[in-house]
Amino acid sequence: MTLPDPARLFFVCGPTASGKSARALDLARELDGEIVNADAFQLYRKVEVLTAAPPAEDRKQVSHHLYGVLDPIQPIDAMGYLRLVIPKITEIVDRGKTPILVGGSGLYLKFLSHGPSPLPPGDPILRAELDALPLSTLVDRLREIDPVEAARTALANRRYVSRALEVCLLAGVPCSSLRDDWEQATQTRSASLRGIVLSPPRGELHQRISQRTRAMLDGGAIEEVASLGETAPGLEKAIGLREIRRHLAGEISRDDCADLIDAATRQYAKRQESWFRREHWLQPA
RNA sequence: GGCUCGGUAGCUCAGUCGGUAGAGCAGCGGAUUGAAAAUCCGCGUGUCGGCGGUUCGAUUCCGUCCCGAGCCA
Repeated sequence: MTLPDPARLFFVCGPTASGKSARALDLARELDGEIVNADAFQLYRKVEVLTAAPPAEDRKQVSHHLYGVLDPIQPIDAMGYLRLVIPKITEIVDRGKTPILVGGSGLYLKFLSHGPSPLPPGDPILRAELDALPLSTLVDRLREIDPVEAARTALANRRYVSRALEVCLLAGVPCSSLRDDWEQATQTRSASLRGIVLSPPRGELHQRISQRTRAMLDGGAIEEVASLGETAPGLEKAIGLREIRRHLAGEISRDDCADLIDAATRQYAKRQESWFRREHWLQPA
């Protein structure tokens, strides 16, 4: 898979509710661009309100791509996203337009901006096996197989330990060596990347999050969740889904539901800020 | 009006047989390369409701006042 020329792209990043969509519309006009989704959850249909996907008015003004293209049951990961987005970008560039990547899913954006790692894909069966073992066992095995990786992995984080071990087992070589190769390969890409990161003051962001939560609940998110059938495990993690289900089950009031969604969203926004702070190629906006 | 139980971190509460206090949640900071809206790590000074009293020392005991809940009138 060939990554697109970074100089032809423009990234609009930032935490949730920071105003990326509106900013992207302006940029699309300035740069003669088309908007491409870089948000893991807005890829799904039937949860447009819940995931705050751009409204129809926005989509009429500028071409929008990769919004609502997956059924709720379809699984997706960062590599799957890359497989969707690269052809779309190529198509837009061939048309002589600028793809404007808009989203807040740091890992997905990273795959696009810097390329996927050469690591083997996740294996559900192996994962299930590893999940059944205690963390201490996973840590011991990783230390044994790949001490270099073990030394730089957050060993309290089951996900990371498990993934590192998975890579070693599937690839048959130490995870650390594959990661080092990838680091080397991506050194040169940052220089030609273009993009901005929005970062409204915390108080303002929290206010926007709170307003958006109420608008979502008033605007059909509850009905969306009520009529949503089975979903992929990934989508199950969507902020608001669990809270609205609890409200529908009569466990919590609507106000409590809104407050819980607000808190979860604020925490997510904070993690996004941490992520983008490390992407030094992004210009503050 | 009388009695009882409460008032401790932004919230819910624990606790100190008298030596000025700590959990969960919230909040803040960080990590992050095929689960990522995920996952994980770090951060706890607050007139212990007010004012008096006893005491070397009171958030803790006593008195009184204020506030809340309940019961009795």
